Amino acid sequence: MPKPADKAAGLAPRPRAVPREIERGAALAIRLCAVILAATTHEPRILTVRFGGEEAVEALPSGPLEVEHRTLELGLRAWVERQTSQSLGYVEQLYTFGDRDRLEGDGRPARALTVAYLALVREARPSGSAEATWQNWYRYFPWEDWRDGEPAVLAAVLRGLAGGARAAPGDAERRLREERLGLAFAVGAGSWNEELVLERYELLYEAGLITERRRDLPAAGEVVHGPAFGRAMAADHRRILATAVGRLRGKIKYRPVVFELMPPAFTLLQLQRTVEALSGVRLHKQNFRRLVEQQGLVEETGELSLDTGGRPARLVRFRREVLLERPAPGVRLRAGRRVPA
Amino acid sequence: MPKPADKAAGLAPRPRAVPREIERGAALAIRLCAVILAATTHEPRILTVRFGGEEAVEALPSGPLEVEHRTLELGLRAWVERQTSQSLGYVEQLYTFGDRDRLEGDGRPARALTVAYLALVREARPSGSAEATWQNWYRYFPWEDWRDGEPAVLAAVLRGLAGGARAAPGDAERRLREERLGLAFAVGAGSWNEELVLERYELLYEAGLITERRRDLPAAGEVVHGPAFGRAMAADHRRILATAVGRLRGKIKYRPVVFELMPPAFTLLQLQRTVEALSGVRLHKQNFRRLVEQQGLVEETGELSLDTGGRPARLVRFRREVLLERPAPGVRLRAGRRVPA
DNA sequence: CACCTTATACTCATAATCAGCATAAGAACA
DNA sequence: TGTTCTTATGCTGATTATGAGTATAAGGTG
Repeated sequence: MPKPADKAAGLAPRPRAVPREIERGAALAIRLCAVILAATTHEPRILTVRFGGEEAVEALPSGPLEVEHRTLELGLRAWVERQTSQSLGYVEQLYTFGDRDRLEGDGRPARALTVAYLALVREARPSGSAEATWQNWYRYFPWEDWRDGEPAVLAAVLRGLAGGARAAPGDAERRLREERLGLAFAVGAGSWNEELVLERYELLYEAGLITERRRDLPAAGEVVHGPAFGRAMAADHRRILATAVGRLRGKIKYRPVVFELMPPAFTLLQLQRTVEALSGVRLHKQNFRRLVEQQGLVEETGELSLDTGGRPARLVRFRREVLLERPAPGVRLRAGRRVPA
Repeated sequence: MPKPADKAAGLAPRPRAVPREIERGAALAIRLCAVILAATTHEPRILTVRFGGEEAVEALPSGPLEVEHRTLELGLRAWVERQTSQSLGYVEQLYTFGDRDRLEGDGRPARALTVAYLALVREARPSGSAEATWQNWYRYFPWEDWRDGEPAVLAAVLRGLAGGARAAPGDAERRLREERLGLAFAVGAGSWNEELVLERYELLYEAGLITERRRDLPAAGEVVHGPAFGRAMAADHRRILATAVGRLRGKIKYRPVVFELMPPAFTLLQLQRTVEALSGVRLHKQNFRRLVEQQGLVEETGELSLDTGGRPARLVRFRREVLLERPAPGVRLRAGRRVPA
């Protein structure tokens, strides 16, 4: 229905795209946060900073959005460069976190809106203003590394989770939690789904098995004792990291993003080891090469690598043209591709 | 390296998780924005609002984040409910837009941080405070509907784009643009990839073939004349919509999200028509049913639908258990599954 | 040289996919 | 009361992808 009264003021040269009513609202600072991943010598790595010296906990490179930043991504790049001297190549937006009940560093609850990004880089020699170091990301999620069979912590994790599920308030809530548990950890039927990194982290968090939960929400009722799993990070950075790892594990299957982590020339086994490091599972060697080659993901360099320990391997490089040919080029690794270590 | 001077103040009971230095930064208002999709009678629909009466352009439901909102998603739900009386079921975060050079409604450049969400709903009877109406989303992207063969506008769109590509500054820039064009519109080799909605929209936008570009960036050099394609929306809402449609088109393939749009019981053809409406392509009927049935996505209700026009069809319902069984249940539609209309 | 290593080629059974044809079961209409 | 339209559903045969092997090649080391 037309509302002619609206035109009374008649000042704007063209109709307002956004009404005045939605322009008010709480103003707050925005934080930009980077999960910077690499893979060197078969280990998945993440770039962390420590602002407060040795005793401080590890954090992701991050900083506030400033007026000079033309785009969010440029602001992020500036902060990372400043804090770690690492320049970023591939960058994609990950998620925006903004729950009000998150705790600030000094303990008071506050809204902090964090726009998190995922970055993939090749090299790994940080030396910024903050103390920046590369860490194997399975330090934070030891239950996620299945490359050498079932991880050692898993049994203890599952014991802790089972206790938490039993203690759930209400019958429906208990059944729901058990279902989530079965899905995320493949207890009962189903097999391990390597993409559910965030789901698993959140289950542990809710069950009080994560240090951050005890640290940031001490007043949250049922304080759980017993072990807490994985190394803690600052604020909710471990949750952000879990989001990033899950996203990456999904993405390598349908986009050729692994190559952002590889050197210009590499062997097929190096590529396989990298994929395995990221996904946390072992792959069948012959089928992996067939997949990579018949998809046209790589091309010959003509050179050989002699430091294989056995027969020399062909060195290949990423074939950029595949982006134009295939709709979803990636390193698919279906469920149940596990191979004994 | 430890910095003992840091502990001088000694007020915080535990080490600060986030250093003080990153707490300053520009404060600004956050906008929450919802792309609400439905599918009724074989048409893909989106819920739009008009704040300024008839002559105003269509907009997505949106409003500022307020202090009362405990989470971003709850804030979004509150705004949508207020503006459209539509309560949301399935909601997922889409993307956070925050370029500084976006224009506000009154013409001055400003930073507006918009957290956009994708929502899928079943019913479609809006009556909120703003004038809310359902629209077929192909009004905004007429080149995206390939259900009845090549869309009529496509030839004109490609003519316009080809002109823009020729006019690109520099040789490398021109080649890059041509490559993007070939990828997004399947000119030359390759076939139509229905997920590249955003890529196509941005190509048109950059080529000046989109009303918003001429409206919001009048000073941006080469003003293009000639046709502008698709219906315009407020601010950058059409870009947000393109992001949402692309995301949904990808997601239906590996997650059972279509069922969020279906009534409790439906026929297999209704399901197929919905998938086709979303993806914009026709599917092979027999293979579609086999896929859906052998994946265990649906189960019998025992009832029949008589209003098919032909032989009555079985009514089925979504089988929730599939979420526990399959790692990636979804309605896969590989490339080249096209069928003449 | 035997024997370790890793690389690479090839095979084979099974499962999924693509594109059809054939038949079933209702409504509309002569 | 057929005839003809519609849509639903069952089934087949060719092709391709996947999973899990075996066999052989080609470098090292003792």
